[in-house]
Amino acid sequence: MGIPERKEKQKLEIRKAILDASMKLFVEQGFENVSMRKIADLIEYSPTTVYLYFKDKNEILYNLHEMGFQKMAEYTTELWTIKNPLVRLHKMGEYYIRFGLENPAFYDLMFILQAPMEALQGMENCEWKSGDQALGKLKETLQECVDKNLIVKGDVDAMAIAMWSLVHGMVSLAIRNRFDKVVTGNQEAAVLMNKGLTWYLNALDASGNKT
Amino acid sequence: MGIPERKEKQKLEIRKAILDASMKLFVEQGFENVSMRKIADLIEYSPTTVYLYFKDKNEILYNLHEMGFQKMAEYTTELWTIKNPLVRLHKMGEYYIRFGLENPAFYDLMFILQAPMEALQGMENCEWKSGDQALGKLKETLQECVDKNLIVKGDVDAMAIAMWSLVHGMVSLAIRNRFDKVVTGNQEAAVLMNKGLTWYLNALDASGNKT
DNA sequence: TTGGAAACTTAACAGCGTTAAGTATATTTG
DNA sequence: CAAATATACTTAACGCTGTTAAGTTTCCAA
Repeated sequence: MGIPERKEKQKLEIRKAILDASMKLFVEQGFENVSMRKIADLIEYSPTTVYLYFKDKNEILYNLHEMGFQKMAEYTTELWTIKNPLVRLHKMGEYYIRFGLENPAFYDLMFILQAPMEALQGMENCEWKSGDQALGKLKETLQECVDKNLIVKGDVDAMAIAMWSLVHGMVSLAIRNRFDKVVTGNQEAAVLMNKGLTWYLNALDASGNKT
Repeated sequence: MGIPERKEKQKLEIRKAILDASMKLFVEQGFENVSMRKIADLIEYSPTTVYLYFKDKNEILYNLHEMGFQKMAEYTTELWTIKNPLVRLHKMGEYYIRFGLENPAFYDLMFILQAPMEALQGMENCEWKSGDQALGKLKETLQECVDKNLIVKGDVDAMAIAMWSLVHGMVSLAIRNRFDKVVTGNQEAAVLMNKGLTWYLNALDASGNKT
């Protein structure tokens, strides 16, 4: 029977159409314009039809958040060619910040908004795979740095949390406009962030080249 | 003429009633239940009356955000008795994290949500006074650390951004549930955060006591 | 051809922030 | 004191939001 297969395929096509429409709205009109009705308009179905393919809006946003991680991966591909783990760590931070500042809407979805995490509850396999994977890469690099005595030692889990928090803090404060009125005069926020990152990593440097 | 004065006083009283009601909703029912209609219900006026005392909802949220800073000040009072700036810096971080984790709704309003910053635009004196002041204290402490050769030197503005971002990153990732599925097993997130902070500050220590 | 399942729509609920227009209630003026 | 004006407040509505229940159309198999 080839008919159930074709049916299944069509179902997937509509699912894809919904996600494409969501993405289009998200990219072209911003997060606040991604609504069930607007998605339905774009795919030329009634609003309630969307609910036959996705449990709720959170599930759609979860999928967009996954696409954000894909986009992020584009920023970080060349990292894995870097041999020196400390240099890689530094670049990791730089690229993370760059991704966040250049894709604030995606960043929001990935690391700030509750929606994708709420979708994660209420899923059978409710691990945060994307986040886990990214953090894993960070931990690996940190472990390498520790193994090669390149940085001050510590609990790798705690180090990873700190490192991630540092760059996430920078990006999230920036895109939520907490630096606007506060970062003094002539220095651009992005410059200051990278300076801060450099200072931090320099301090971590176990070789003791403190300037 | 004492009548205009009494009028003025009444106006302020209603303003206060609105803010009290907002706060009540905020504290007892959470941010998502602070709505113009519910505020109006509580003060027993019609929803539109609220607009005679506040330009819009953002302006109300701005005021709540200010109260958040007051509450935060309660957590940090004893900091200013600490003589050693490096110890003070460490405690600053700890108290910041503690405040954030114990008051996630306030923290949201103060450092994550756009609403208060949008209210700030559209004000005559559109400085972010509270944020500026808090960051100022951090910079002072960092400057003291630098002056006394307690930490690795650097651009104080960049150092402040980094330090703030570290703790903000931790709190915001935690309260937006990014640690839930990712922070491994038995170690509690809060413990890991403080470990991370300690590791960070230990690395900054200029005395070279790297463990 | 008919019965039933699957796909889709209509209508509605209950909420949201906000505005325009209308109605009371004071206060000031003639 | 009465009329005019200014102030305070309300009613009704607009245009959204996510979501559900019930009804309709379309398709496929017996």
